[in-house]
Amino acid sequence: MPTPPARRTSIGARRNPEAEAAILVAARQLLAERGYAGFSVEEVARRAGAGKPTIYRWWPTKADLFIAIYTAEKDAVIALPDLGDLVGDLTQYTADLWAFWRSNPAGSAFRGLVAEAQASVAVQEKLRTEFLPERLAPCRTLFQRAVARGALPQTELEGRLALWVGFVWFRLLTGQMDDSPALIRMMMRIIARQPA
Amino acid sequence: MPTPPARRTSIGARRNPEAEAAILVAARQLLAERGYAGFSVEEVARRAGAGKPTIYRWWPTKADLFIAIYTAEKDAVIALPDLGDLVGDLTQYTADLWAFWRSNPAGSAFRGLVAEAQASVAVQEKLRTEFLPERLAPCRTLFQRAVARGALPQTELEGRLALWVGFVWFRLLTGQMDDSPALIRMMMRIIARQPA
DNA sequence: CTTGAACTATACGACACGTTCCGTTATGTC
DNA sequence: GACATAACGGAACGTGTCGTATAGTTCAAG
Repeated sequence: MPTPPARRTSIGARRNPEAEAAILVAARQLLAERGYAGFSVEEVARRAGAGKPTIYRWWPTKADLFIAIYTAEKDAVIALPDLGDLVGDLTQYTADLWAFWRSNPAGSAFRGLVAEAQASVAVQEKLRTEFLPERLAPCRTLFQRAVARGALPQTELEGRLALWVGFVWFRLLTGQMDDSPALIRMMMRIIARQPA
Repeated sequence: MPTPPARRTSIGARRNPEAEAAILVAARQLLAERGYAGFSVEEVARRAGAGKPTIYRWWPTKADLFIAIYTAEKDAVIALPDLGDLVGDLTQYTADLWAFWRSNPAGSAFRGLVAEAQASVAVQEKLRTEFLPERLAPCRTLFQRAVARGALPQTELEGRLALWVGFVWFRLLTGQMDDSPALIRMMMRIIARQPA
C-alpha cells in the first residue's frame, strides 16, 4: 500500500477526479502485483480508499474496469513503424506490442478481459464488436499500406490480419511472448506472404 | 435435474465408477446449459448426487475437471482427413473441429480452461506443456504429411502450425466459428502456403 | 437557504471455492 | 471371522467475492 489510504471525502455533486485516478492507479498496481487471479474490485476499493459503490457506479462490471485500465495506457501507445516493408513493420510492431504487454499491467488487463469474455456473452460481444476493432486499427493500417504498395492483394487483407491477431493472442494467453526477433520475423514473413 | 439425486454410497475400498460417471455427466450438462459462467463444482456435486470431497479427491482443481470433460470426448474424436492435399485436409479438419466445439460441451470446457489459465500460472503451465501438445498432435501429422510430400519446407512446420492454432483459438474465444467453408478454405490456403 | 446530486464508509446477503471432520459402507487381507 | 483400508456422501467451516442497500457528508445550483 504505497499510497496511504488517506481519507477522501466527497467534493460535491460531481465526480471526484482524485478518486477516479486513485482507483485506476490501484487497479493497475493490483493487476501488476497479483495478476488476474488476485484481482478483485474489493481490493481495488481498499487500496484506493474508495467505496465499492463508487467503483460500480463508474465501471458497472469488472470487464469495464479492465478496458479502462488498458485504454488508459493508450498514451504510451506503440509507435507505428513505417519501413516501407510489411514484414519489417509487422516484426517491429509485434515485438513492441509484446514488450508492452510484458512490462505493463495492460497485458494482464487484456488477459483478464479475454478470460471474462469466456464467462459472459455480453462481455464477449463487447470484446468482439467494440474493443477489438478499435485496438486492431493500427495494425490494419500496416496491412493497408502494403495493399497500396501492391505488395498484398486487397482480398487477403482481412484474412492475414486475422492470422496476425490469432498468433499474437495465442502467445499472450499461453505466456509465450519471448520469441527471438529472428523467429518473430519468420512468422511475420509467413503472415505477410513474403515469397521466401 | 433429469437424474433424480438418488443416494449413492460407497462400494468399498475403491472408486465407484458410477459416481465418476455421474459427476462427468453432470459437469457436461451444467457446462452445456450455463456455460463457464454458471459452472461451479458445488452445483456439479448437487446434480451428480455426489459429495464435494469426492470430486476434489479426483480432480483437485476446476481446471482438472475441465480437462476431464474435454478428454472424455476423445471418443468422438474428429476423423483425421487424408486427401493428399494440405489445404483440403486443414479445411475439413477445421470445420469439423469447430462443429465439435459448437455442438459439444467440450467447447465450453476448452474455453473455461483457457480462462482459468489466465488466473493461475500453474494452469497456464499445464495448458501449455501438457494439454496443448497432446491435443495438437493430430493436426501436426497433417502438416508432417505435407512435408513428406515436399509441399512444405520442414523449417516452416512449427510456424504454420502455430498460425493455425492461433487462428482457430481466436475464433473460439471470440465466438466466431461460423465461417463459410469457402472462407475457411481461403484461410487454410494462406496457412498452408498454397501459392495462389 | 433549500434541494439534490454525487460522493463516502459500513454492512449485508448470496454464493463459490477448497478443506475438513464425520459416520457409513464394502473390499481384501490376515 | 475380524480388521484395517479406502471410498462414499453429508455437513459445516473459513475465506473471499460480488453486487447492492443504507445512511451520512459535502458541494453546487436554484
